Amino acid sequence: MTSTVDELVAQLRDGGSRVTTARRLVLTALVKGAHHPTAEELLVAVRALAPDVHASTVYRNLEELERLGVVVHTHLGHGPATYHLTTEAHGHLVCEVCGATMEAPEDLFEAMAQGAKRRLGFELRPYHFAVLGVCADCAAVAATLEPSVG
Amino acid sequence: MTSTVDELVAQLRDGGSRVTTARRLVLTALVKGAHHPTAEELLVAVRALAPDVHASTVYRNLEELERLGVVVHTHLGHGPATYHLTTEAHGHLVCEVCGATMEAPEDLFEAMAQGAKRRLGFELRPYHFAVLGVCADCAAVAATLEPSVG
DNA sequence: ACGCTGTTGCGTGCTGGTCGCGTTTTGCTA
DNA sequence: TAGCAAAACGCGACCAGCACGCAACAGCGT
Repeated sequence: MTSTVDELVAQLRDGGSRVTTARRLVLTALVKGAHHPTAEELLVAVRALAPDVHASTVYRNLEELERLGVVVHTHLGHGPATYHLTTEAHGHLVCEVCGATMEAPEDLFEAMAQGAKRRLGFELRPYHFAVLGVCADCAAVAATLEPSVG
Repeated sequence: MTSTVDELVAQLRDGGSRVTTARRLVLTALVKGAHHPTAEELLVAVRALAPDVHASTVYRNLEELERLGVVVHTHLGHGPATYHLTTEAHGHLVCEVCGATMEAPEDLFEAMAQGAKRRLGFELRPYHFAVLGVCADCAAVAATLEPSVG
């Protein structure tokens, strides 16, 4: 399941795209880096090895990789988008209070997805935007501060 | 349930905020205008009656109204945020293909909310970001075009 | 090695939104 | 109804995140 850079590079070639240094470095950063990198963070990682890579190159590569189905981007909040490999696609729960991000168990969306499909004919793809809420820790703190408020 | 402008104005006063022409017009636009206005659309509506109102005034008013709990903003996709009165808060389903926006039935999130609460202690507030997917019409079209693809 | 064409670096531009400043307006008080 | 402090406003500058046009460069099939 964990893709290697070489496998992803092969996907690029299959899709008719060329394999460049910048592109390979973006993939490397996605495979080996942190879990929810922004374009900016990817740029930093790429520049660590190839200092002259331009920001727009990273944006264009991410766009191309997304078009090929190799990566997806997700919005976890109001900041910049975050990117992951498609093999790692998953839903996200983000705490509105402390900003903590957690991956949603796959089956969490299932009942909702089935309900939407049956009642509205709507096929859920709940990965693109995070679902906000309040995490356990922050809920506990809030309960302590204002125990009477529902 | 449908708030009048006067009731909302009263909420402003109760919150310690002053009531200005621009502010009243923003509220009027929210009450009487379309269902998911952007800040830009609200600005246009406000300017129809008060041409000199500045964009930043609308932004600041929306921020203040949100702080007072009178309005909330929601992200339906990649474009600008949309605003509604808190009394009209609801989840949204947005079609990735055609962009159609529908309000989610209230109970659609219930099973998921309960699951998140029980298993993760996470209190869902699924209103801030829309949940994407493919609407019935677009799913039907997609099925026609590529019937063999799962 | 050659050449076609995809890709890059760079600058510039755009959208959506924020901020600081000096002026106006609101709403309290008398 | 006038006076006053603070809130809100109009305005312009600015910022983040990202897209785009163009000339130079580089991947890769031959």
